[in-house]
Amino acid sequence: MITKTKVNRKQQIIEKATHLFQKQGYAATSMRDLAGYIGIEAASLYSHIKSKEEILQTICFQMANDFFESLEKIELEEMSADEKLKKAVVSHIKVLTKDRAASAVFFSEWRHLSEAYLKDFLTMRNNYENKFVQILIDGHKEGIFKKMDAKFTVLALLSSINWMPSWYKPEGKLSPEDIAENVTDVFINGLKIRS
Amino acid sequence: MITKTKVNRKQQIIEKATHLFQKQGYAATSMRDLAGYIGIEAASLYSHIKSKEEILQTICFQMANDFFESLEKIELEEMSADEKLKKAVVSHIKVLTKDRAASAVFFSEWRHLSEAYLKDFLTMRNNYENKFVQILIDGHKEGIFKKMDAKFTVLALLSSINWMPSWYKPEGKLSPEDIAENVTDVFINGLKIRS
DNA sequence: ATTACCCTAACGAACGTTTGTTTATTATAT
DNA sequence: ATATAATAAACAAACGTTCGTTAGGGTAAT
Repeated sequence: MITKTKVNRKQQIIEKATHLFQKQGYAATSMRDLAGYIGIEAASLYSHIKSKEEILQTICFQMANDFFESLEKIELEEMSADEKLKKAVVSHIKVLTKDRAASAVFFSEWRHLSEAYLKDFLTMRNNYENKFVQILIDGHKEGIFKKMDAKFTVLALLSSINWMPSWYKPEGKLSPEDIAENVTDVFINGLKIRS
Repeated sequence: MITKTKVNRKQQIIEKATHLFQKQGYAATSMRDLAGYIGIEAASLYSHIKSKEEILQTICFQMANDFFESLEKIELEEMSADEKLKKAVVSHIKVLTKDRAASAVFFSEWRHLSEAYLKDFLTMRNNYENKFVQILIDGHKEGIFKKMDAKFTVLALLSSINWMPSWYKPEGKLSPEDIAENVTDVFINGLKIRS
């Protein structure tokens, strides 16, 4: 009965900002837009956040952490490369679809981070991609996957998935699991020797 | 000796703007940024263009036309669906790599078009995607391609290609043709029954 | 039970700067 | 001499952010 409606203003600001950043882009969203969308004055935002960029930082690095954590769990398990790739894709898509707005912002607004944060962000992204690269290389060594440019293939794979948030409609017929099934089927059966 | 350095100021403005829009985004690029990058004053831009948005419109609809024209040539030819898909992808990638900066702007800045232009843009994009969808459906009828959600597969395919401009380096080892070969190999051999 | 104090969250007003664009004027090239 | 292209100066509007203040509620001392 003490605190009920006030879950957390800061969190509400970030959630509302996420939706506006997705719809209009970070640079094209003003603090007055955001404040009006919440129902307060622009100045009031600064009782809860330090700056506009802090909001973007929170969104981007929260997503980055989610992606990393979900992948690291899979890395430890013992299984064949094609199974591992499939699990990695499923986990990636699960993170992606849990908050589609945040994912969209994560993938297309990160470049507006200031330099110090940008550097960290790109390092993390590269590390993440390389975990996928390693799965493909292992799969090739195991004789499961064709010879290929692993980095190139990973970028193609992740690209085809990452832009789902911009067109995926949850009320549509495909569940996250269906999507993962579809994508990995196309990619894995295209990568496997013979089949 | 008549007109030499002045190839066309308007075209130069659009080219320079393309590079800035790619690097910083449309909303985060000011007319003073653009003017300084060219070496003139911001006011001087308006001797050649009507508005900032006109630049974006020119970039977006020029690219859209290029994509359409290249695909329409292929549509008329008679060949099997997998051949046709491959040719369509190659042609798509050729347009894409001809001007990587313009492509990047085309794919991520179109949402800043004003409503009237936005509507046209989305209609064109949807028509373009549907041409690919039709190829997949035909391929299924011919018994070449698996049963699948054709629209979903097209979006995945185009996504994996369309974001190449953001990471593709022309000085790298892969030519546009190599890329088309790689992408279509992964997709087609994953879509084909048996193989 | 009242007073005094502090804290949080919100406010209106204003800060200095930057935005896209217009105007009136000057320089350049044909 | 005429048309074209560049300019400096200025415009209103919007930008992110800071300011001083206020209202309300809790806490502690009287």
